[in-house]
Amino acid sequence: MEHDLSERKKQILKAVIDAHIACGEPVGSKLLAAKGQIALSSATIRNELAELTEMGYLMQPHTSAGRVPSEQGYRFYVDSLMEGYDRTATEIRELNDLLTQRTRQLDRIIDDAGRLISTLTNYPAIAVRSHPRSQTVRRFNLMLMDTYSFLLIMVISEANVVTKTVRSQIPLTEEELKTVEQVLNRALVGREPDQLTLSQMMEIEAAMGRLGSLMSPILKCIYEALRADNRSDLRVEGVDRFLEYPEFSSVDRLRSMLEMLSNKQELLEIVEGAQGDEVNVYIGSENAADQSGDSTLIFKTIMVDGRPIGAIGVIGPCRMDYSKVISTVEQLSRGIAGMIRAQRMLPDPDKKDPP
Amino acid sequence: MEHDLSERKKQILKAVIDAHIACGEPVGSKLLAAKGQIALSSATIRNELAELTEMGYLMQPHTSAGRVPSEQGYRFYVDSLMEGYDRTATEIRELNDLLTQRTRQLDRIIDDAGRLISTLTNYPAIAVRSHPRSQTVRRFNLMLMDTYSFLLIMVISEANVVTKTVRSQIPLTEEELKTVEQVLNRALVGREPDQLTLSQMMEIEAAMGRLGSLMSPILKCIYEALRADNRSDLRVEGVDRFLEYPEFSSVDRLRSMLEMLSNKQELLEIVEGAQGDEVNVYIGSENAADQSGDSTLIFKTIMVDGRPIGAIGVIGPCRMDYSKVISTVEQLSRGIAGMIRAQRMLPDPDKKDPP
DNA sequence: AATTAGCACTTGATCGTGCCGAGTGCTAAT
DNA sequence: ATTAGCACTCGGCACGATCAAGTGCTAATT
Repeated sequence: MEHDLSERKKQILKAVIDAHIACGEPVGSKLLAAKGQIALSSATIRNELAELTEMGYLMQPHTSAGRVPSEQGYRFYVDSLMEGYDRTATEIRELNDLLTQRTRQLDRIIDDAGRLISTLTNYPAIAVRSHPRSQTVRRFNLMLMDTYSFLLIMVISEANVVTKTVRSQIPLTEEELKTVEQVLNRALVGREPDQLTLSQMMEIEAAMGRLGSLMSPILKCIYEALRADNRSDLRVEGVDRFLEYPEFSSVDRLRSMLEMLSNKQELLEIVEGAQGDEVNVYIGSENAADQSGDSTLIFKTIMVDGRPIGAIGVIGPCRMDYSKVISTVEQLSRGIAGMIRAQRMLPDPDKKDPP
Repeated sequence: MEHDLSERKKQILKAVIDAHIACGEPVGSKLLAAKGQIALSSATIRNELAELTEMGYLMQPHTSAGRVPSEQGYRFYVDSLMEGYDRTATEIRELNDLLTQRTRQLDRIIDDAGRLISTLTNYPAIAVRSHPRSQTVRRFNLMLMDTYSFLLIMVISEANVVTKTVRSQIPLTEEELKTVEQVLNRALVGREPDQLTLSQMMEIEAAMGRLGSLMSPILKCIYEALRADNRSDLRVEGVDRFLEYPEFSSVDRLRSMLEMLSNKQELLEIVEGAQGDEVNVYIGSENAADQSGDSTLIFKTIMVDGRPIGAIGVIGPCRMDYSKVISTVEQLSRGIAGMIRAQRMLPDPDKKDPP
């Protein structure tokens, strides 16, 4: 675990992992010697490989096979060995395309980001829209639709406005509705649903006068709006990409992957349980959602003004193009955060989008 | 193709298909004779099977295997042979649970319906939200957020209200905003975006007075709101269920299934191209989305007031529990239609939900 | 002392072989 | 018209031989 690897060992380890990431097969000493990366004979490399195996960085599927990185090996690679990734021009353009479309709903942005990241990395992607910690309605607005129904508009946040149609048993007028609107704004703005007591509800009902009977359906709507938006949502994009990787070409592996992805609850818990500022990389058994321990989960929480609003990431084999994926996830999540900040119309000049 | 099947042949064909649907393996004469369904010896059954095979209703995977229904066989089964399905009490409860939750957004309803139908049938499900033919804003409402921004609320239909935040370069007052609101409601309600000419836009800008500069961002929002909602959306739920069926246990089959499901465009075209009043059953090669011709697509459009608003269905192997799936799709789509009708608060007493 | 060449050994993958059983088609008997 | 019986076909599976890749070890080399 400690950094007790000689420079040469690191070089060889990196070469093994790079090669394995590229081709997916166990890599042997001969191949490494031939590639020219390392100026040593295969025999010497063999000795080093044996030691790296001893130390737990590599594994042999069987006695006469090449070496494959172990979890520990991947971990070390990700932490210390990996180089940055150079994005191609096309990729940059696609990223920008997404990020310049400003006037879109949060759901759609995150959804599209999932799709995009799946395309860019060629792995199945997950996109999560988190529930905010505690939510309240910032402002109510009522709009008469016809004599017996009105639209209840609830501004929860800049990017999140919920509307519901409410039907009344008794005829409505504009003026009465205005009164109700004022009552709601005075009594319920900034209130969490579980802070509301029965006596308060009675007061509200009284204040609403002739339209007191509307209180109950309205409160129900509010409760549902806050609740509905409270439910986190996880989407999976591009499962079919699993099939491109030989490690999942066995039906059993595939099954365990698909089962993991359909177990959205657990994935959500993992994603929401992670702290936000870093790209999270769970290799093999570190990825608790996957029983088989043969997959890697990479994701990053999207932070806006210090609060998590969602997350995007990918799932793939342990043999993953880590540098590319990590930098893509990093960049895209930052881009989305910036985009959402920009979409909030309140100007906040002291905050700048990260590059 | 004609109904030139003797009663006995029909009976045997039905027995073969039922058995095959139940167990998934080719069924032989012996099995049928043993099952007691048919009071004939295996030899006689063999002769009938041979004729049914001749006629194209059955197939033999190889010389010494039992028979498997052909597409034509399934088609005949679905059209003439199949019995109705008796829903269990639990299933009825689940259906009702979904259908009694009234105050939810269209998107979520259809989404959940997809999930539910996938659970009930145990096949992967598709859920489509269709775009309406032509859309217009029914009503505009502006809400001041702060001095430099306001909320633009567009009522497109009862179940579809879009909100966007618009930022202004110049300070805003409540009164000016009311004026703009009136201008919008007078000039743009019921207008399709491509009916709007430049000269009309100029008039609007003039009518908006000091806030004329807001016209362009507002129009952009309107355009996007109508457009965004115009995009049909197809979701797939429960892909992992493919793995439960032996016909998809080969990776290649699985690949073609997943590829089909990720080709949302084509699926959408099929679903939106179908007429609405019936459950559509595309067996094998009839399902154009699937190159392999080894899957069946069953779906039904959800009609509300004569217009399609979406669709739900399932995808599975040709060997499918047709009667169960068809009745589930049927029932659920009707239920959803009824639910949405109920959600539209405008009372329409002359229409009743189908049972 | 470190590196390299050479060689015997291990082991999964591949391919051909033969056996088994399920199911058929046909013929002859009922 | 139905059924019993029988020879035949063909996929699936287990077994075994062969192959190639890659190793670990020892002895030679720098």
